[in-house]
Amino acid sequence: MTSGPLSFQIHPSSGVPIYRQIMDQAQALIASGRLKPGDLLPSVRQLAVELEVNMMTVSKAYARLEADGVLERDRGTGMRVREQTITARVADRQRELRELAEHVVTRGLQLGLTDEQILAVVKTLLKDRRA
Amino acid sequence: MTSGPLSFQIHPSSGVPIYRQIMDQAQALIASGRLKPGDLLPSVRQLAVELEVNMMTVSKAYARLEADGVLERDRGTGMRVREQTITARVADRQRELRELAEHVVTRGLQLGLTDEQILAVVKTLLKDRRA
DNA sequence: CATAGTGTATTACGATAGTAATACACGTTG
DNA sequence: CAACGTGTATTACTATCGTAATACACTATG
Repeated sequence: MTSGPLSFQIHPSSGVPIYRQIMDQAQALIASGRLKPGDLLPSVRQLAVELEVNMMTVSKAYARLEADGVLERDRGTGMRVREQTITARVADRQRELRELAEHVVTRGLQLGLTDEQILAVVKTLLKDRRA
Repeated sequence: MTSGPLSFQIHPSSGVPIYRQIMDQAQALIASGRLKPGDLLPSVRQLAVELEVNMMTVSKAYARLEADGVLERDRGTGMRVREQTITARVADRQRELRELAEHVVTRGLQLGLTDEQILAVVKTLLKDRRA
């Protein structure tokens, strides 16, 4: 089997915008290794038909992933997974994570959880990801 | 001094909705102890004038905080900080935190950070909050 | 060099979100 | 019990967002 048809699947009215669902799933495919640097993603038309969605919705997802540095456009060919070129220093990348983490901390404290209980949630998620 | 006028301050066009800025700042005042359980918040009219914003915008913030269990409405008097009555078990509260934490983990891994580097971000934020 | 395959710019439209103006219901207070 | 203080329901207006239909620019390929 040559990797199968890269199953994407969306939930039309989950409240989450379709283009964002596509973004998330593409990133998940990359994170899980089913899509490697250099690999081609399904064309906007192909995926649009498969998901019964407009081309532009897929295009929007791809364009954003390109802006995020996840994909690169190969003119006349399609969108490829980009080689991971992480240049920023660790501290800079951590800073980028801070705002997101603030929400977790705020909510966790509001729930009356201890520092350890909050950290445990994050640790568990990390373990699950590595597994 | 009887605690001062509870300085609220909003940034009108920061992209963040005004009612959400009010929510965040109220929660911050509570978290920092400048507002304690039983304390009265500024009336919607008073705060609306101070921030040069409509009453309903303030009311919306208060109403949401009430729905979140942070405030309680004291009819004819105003909105009070609620006594923290956490009933749910720790595990249940942790589960509620999971979805939020997922975003942090996803983004952190995407940034190529190690588990320890991700945890460090959260730990730092927790320390800052306790200080 | 024609064809068919890429992704995208433009435009439009419906739904939703944020804010506001106004009128209302209720409780405190003297 | 009257006046004033709470917060809120209703309504409306505006901006933005998400999606789509269409036409376009570009490139691989045979």
